[in-house]
Amino acid sequence: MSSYEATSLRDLQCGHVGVEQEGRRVSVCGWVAKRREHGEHLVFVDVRDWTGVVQAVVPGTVEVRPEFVVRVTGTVSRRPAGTANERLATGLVELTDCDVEVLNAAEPPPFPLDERVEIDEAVRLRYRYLDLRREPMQRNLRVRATINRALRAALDAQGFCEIETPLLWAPTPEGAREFVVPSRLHPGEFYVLPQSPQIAKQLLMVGGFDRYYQIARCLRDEDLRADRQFEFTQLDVEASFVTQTDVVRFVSQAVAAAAAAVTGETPDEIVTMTWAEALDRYGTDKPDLRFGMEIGDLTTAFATTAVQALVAPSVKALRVPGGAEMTRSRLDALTEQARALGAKGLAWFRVTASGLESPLARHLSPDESAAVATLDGAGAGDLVLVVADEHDRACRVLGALRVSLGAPPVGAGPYRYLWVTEFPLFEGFDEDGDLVAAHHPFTMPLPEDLERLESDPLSVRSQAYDLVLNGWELGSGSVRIHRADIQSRVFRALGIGEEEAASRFGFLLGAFRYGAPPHAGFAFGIDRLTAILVGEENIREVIAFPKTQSGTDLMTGAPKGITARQLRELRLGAVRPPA
RNA sequence: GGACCUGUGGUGCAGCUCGGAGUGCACGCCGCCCUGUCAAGGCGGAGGUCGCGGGUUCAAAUCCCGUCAGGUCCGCCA
Repeated sequence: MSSYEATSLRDLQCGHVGVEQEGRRVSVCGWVAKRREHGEHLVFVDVRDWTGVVQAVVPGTVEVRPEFVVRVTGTVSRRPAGTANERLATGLVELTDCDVEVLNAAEPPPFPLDERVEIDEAVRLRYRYLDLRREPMQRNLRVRATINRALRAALDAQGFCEIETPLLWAPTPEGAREFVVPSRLHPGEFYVLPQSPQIAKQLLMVGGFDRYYQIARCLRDEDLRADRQFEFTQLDVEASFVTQTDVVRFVSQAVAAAAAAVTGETPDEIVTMTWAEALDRYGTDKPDLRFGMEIGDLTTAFATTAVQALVAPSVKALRVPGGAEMTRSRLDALTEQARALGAKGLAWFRVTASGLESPLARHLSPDESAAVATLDGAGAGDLVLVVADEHDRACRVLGALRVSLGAPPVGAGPYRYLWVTEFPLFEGFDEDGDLVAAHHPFTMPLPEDLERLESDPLSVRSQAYDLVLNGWELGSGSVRIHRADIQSRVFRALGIGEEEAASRFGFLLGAFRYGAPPHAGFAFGIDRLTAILVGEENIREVIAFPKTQSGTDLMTGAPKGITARQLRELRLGAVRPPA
């Protein structure tokens, strides 16, 4: 009983009361989970803290309700024969002859804190402090702390130095929309909250910290999703005198350590796939490798097809095992989904023992029918979906259908990690006809592609890489450009003139003139990793005080107006949209 | 900006298709009873703007329109 959990008020935690303490008189503190009254001579009070529940036997009556905060002093006793509770970790013992001290009374909570019913999330968020008292949130946030601890230990062991970077940063309009903070001392001027510590960590490389990491909060004023909050946490890493290989090794080790700390199992070596292969086989840059259903190619088989709807540069197909049972309305819904994803249409073929069933079936040549019927080892009862389009679009449409038809819940194991490499440097053109960076403008092209930077920029691959787990993008990184000549060429391709580059990134480019080492880095989302490892579909379940999808905080009421005085001090006027 | 799902005592649900009195179930809450329970049990009771507004109708939780809130997704997230 001399462990760290003892305090001035308690000797040990509720879940740790056991036969080892038999006969001793101990105090525990916690919340009343349940009271079972048997007349005026006997009351059972279950006392709960995050470690568990212990039963206190009180002679006589006691005025407590669930969620009262109590300090119970009693004698640890083996339960009478036949009354042990196997479902309780402390079920062999109980506290007898108890004194119950009410440390604080409590109103009945707005929802039950046991796990038997699922509570509406809006109610949970409004009373988050009560929701946190429940077992799932206790478990999730403690797993998160375990992950943080493991990541720090792994990086510390590899000689990384943890450094904090500013939350108040300079606006560098590019990429994600930034949260803006008005300056009181400089009216009319603004800081922004960092969408990531990207530039700061590159400056740390120039500053000679050759291995940096940070568990960093990032803020992006973009619409929220199940896997996206305004503010999220990344393990941010950067190192000098390294290549992609080194960074992949660092991060793989750190992630493996975190996963092992949670699951007890070290993941297999993480497989690697190029971006082009991922798109071709899975129709996405974040493939979920837990299930098959790879995208097949029918371009050759349909090269001379008479079916107009299937005349396209690329004909891609997906086998849906057992999908022949889908009703016509289900297939219509799939077609609608494909259209919403940008496809001109979706052709479907039921594979039966007697051939293909489809509105298009009788228009196919025998060779075409055979190609469809044998796609990906198809057999009777399967469904084959076909999209004819530009290669990338056909793959992406089928990739999205693949996930919606076949993917298990993200947290349902096994855990399949994947490095996706050789991303394109540019993802296309903006409305001004300028190229758009796929990662960020400081990403190093692959050396062998550098000569095509001006002549065929969309074909240029970069030294950028993503880490993917079960179809979720955990994070991304790249080798950075550290040479001014290459940076100038990339800026020029992006339509960023020298003047603009100087005004936006001048301090970074300036720093690079004074001896920037070759460097590379990575960042991945701890919210997402935690969610997957605890089996949650939603990162709100691993965040203590998350926002709703519309960006509000149901507990605090944020965002809210501020006082006229605050506005005056900031020289701001609040303009409300017309009612 | 768009699509879809949800909204019924404090909580979780049913009722909604096919309109007919706020009807039902479980938990919780209050009172009484009960000396070995642990989802304790028994008896009794309180508790409702059916999210909100409008429309149709003799009559709306139920049908229609709008709106708000929560969620999932598309756009967005270098």
